Amino acid sequence: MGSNNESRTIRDRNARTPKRTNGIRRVAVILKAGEEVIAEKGYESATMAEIAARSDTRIGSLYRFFPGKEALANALIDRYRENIDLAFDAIDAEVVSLSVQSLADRLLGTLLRLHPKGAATFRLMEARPEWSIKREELRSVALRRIAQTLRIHSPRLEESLAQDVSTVLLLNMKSMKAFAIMSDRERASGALRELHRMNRLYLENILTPLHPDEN
Amino acid sequence: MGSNNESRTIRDRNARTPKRTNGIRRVAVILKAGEEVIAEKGYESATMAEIAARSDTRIGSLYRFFPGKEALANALIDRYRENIDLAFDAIDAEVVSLSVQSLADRLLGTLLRLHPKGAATFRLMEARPEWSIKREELRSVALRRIAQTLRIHSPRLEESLAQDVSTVLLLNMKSMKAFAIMSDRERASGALRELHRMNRLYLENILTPLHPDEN
Amino acid sequence: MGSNNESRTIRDRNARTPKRTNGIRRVAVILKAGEEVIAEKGYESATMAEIAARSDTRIGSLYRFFPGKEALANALIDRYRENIDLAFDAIDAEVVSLSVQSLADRLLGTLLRLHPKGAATFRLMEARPEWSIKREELRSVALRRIAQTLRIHSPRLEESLAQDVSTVLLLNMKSMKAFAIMSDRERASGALRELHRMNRLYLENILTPLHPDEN
Amino acid sequence: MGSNNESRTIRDRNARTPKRTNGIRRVAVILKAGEEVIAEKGYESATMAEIAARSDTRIGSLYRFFPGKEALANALIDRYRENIDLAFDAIDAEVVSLSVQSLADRLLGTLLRLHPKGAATFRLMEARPEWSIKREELRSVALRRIAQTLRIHSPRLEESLAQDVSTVLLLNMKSMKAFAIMSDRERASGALRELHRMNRLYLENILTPLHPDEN
DNA sequence: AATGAATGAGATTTCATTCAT
DNA sequence: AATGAATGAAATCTCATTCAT
Repeated sequence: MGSNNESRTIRDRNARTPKRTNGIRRVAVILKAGEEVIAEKGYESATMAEIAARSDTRIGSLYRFFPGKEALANALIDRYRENIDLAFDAIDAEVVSLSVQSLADRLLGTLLRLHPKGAATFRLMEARPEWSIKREELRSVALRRIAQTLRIHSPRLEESLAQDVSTVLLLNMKSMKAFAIMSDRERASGALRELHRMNRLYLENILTPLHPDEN
Repeated sequence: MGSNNESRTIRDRNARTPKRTNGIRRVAVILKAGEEVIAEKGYESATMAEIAARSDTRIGSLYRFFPGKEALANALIDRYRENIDLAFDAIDAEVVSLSVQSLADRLLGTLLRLHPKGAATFRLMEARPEWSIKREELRSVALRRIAQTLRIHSPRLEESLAQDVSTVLLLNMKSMKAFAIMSDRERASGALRELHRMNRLYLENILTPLHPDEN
Repeated sequence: MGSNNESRTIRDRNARTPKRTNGIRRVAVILKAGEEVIAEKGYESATMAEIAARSDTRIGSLYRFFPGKEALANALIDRYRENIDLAFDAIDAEVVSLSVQSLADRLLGTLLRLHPKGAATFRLMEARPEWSIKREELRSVALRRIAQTLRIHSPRLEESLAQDVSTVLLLNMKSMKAFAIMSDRERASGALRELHRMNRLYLENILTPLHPDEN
Repeated sequence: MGSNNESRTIRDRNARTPKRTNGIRRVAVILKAGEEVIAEKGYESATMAEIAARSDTRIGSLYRFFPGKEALANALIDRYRENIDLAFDAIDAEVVSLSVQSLADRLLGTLLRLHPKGAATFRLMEARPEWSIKREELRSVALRRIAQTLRIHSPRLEESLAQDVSTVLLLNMKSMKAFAIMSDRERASGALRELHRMNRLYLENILTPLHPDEN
């Protein structure tokens, strides 16, 4: 068992490195499949078997990478959190150069842009009461990031008001995402225009008094 | 020539209408229990056994009145639709005497007021893709009623604008309901204030130009 | 309770007689419905509820007339036996005047003619092992009657041969009934002709030697 | 653009093909048990639990290979069809050397010889109206094979006559099988002799004129 | 390491039959 | 006497997870 170590090490190093790459790729493929299936059917109705099939993984292998359905779910939620952070990093990088209206629009579309990757996460958080904690965490991250973005843009905005405003903006961002699910494409464009209008109206009402010279 | 009566043979998948007082009470109790359990756990995780237990019904009796989990779900959805109509009837009865701000606030709270009776319905409509039809129906009823209310209040409001505005108001109403689920009571009051502010701001922006003499 | 006996007796005699007639009619209607449903779905799949519905009877009333599913089944079997006897009575009434060929054809069609009333019976006897006794009884009645008919027609036919021949004739009669179920009407006529041919061929081969003067 | 793979999502309602030796043995054992139980009790009364118990399989394993009662039934029917073909292959291999009488006897016993493996199939086809399609298929296979055998034996037999004759022979073959179920062993031997006699008589009547030199 | 067979607790649903009103 | 509500044992089927090969 230990006598042919050398030859094996050489062979294995060549063999295993691609296998590890495979492992990383495999995890990504499984997550994608899990995302799809859970987004379509919800957590309870999604089966490990279908996720395995859709990612072209054998069920036994799936359990090697994710030791349970919950583990897979948690991985999806975590990944979504990271995506949120990345999205706000991008906004913050240019926020100082944005007008209030542009900022309003930019924020409004943020969750929508994340949507396909987030759909599963939302269904997950409905599923288990225990996960309402995760939901609060996620919500809390989003609120913090929105408030932070607002204060980067308008440093004179009071901290506590920034938090309350963030709550409302988050609701609008979710409303925006809700449009994505709607099928009625005809009425969608008018509704979209109105949602943008309201969102701008509100953010202007909050931020403009803080920028007197911009008038 | 044959004596086949097809309609008799086909099993009715809807809830049975009870014909005795006992049955009527039973149905009400079951609906209440179903509402609770589904609101708590979601459709898939809610079990007929628990609904039976919580309504102090034997499983066989439950199936007498609701010949399947779906039948129970449909009954809950239907009942919610009726509640929506009743709520708007109440608003419409006094809408002419309401200021724009009062109207904004009144609408905003409508779904929230329906909430305990509607919580299950929302979880139901997430559950099954087939039920997106029911979802659209419900949504469509709500939109129609909001638009109707707006035009009773402001007859000069254009029909097509009324529809677009309704879409946004409905989103706000749902956002309001989302507060009910949140646990973070501390921040809730400030957020609530902001949501009201935005909603009023928006509705005034829409309706005030139509009432020039009210200025 | 016993004081108004007289007036009741008079009233009841008028009232009850139609009710009894109703009872007889009701039993007939239920039997018909039971026959249909069992013939279509088989004993296990037939439900008392459907039989009640199809006979426009309330389930509680159904159980007044037939105190169980088995009781209903037994009644159907018994009625079928009576029908067999009636059918053979009719044949026997004219058997002496029949040629061998006519007798062959007459017998062949007997079960077929009984078919709609017998279909349920056959499904019943498949259903429960306990009912194979009933099956044997029925079979035995049929065999006895066929043998009897043969010996009325050809008294010189030996008793034991008559029994063996009856067994084969009964098979042919059942084969004939099997045609009724077949859907392939095109090929049916040729097949029918062949079955008749075989049946005649056989019965002539048995009976003709016993009627030397008829040649 | 979407990555939905429909074929993967749709659940396969047929029996799964096992890929390990253990699985293959298991499937065979389950089929045998299913055959027995269904033959004894009929489709509706046979329970998956009993089939599992009789094949010493846990219920979950049973459902792994046969994802439903119907799947098991279909597998049994399919296997029976294969057996029919094998049986006729055997007859056809020696049919040219058979006398008419031998051929008659050989055919007559064919279904009987298949019997224990076919008993379940016949009960299955009574069970569900939907399966009358399968019944017709099976019937059609049998008829085709009988006709083919006849024409191998007597090439001068007309095609259309061959088909009609096959229908009758098939009836006789089924009659023969019906004897197997009968318990009355005493009378069976005489009846058996008569059935053989009729069957020979008939086939001679059909085929002999086509072989004038054999007289 | 990869695979797929095994497991069984638990969910939904059915229906003959009884019985109170 | 007529009705339909109540009952619960029993059947079908699902699926996350483990483990032997």
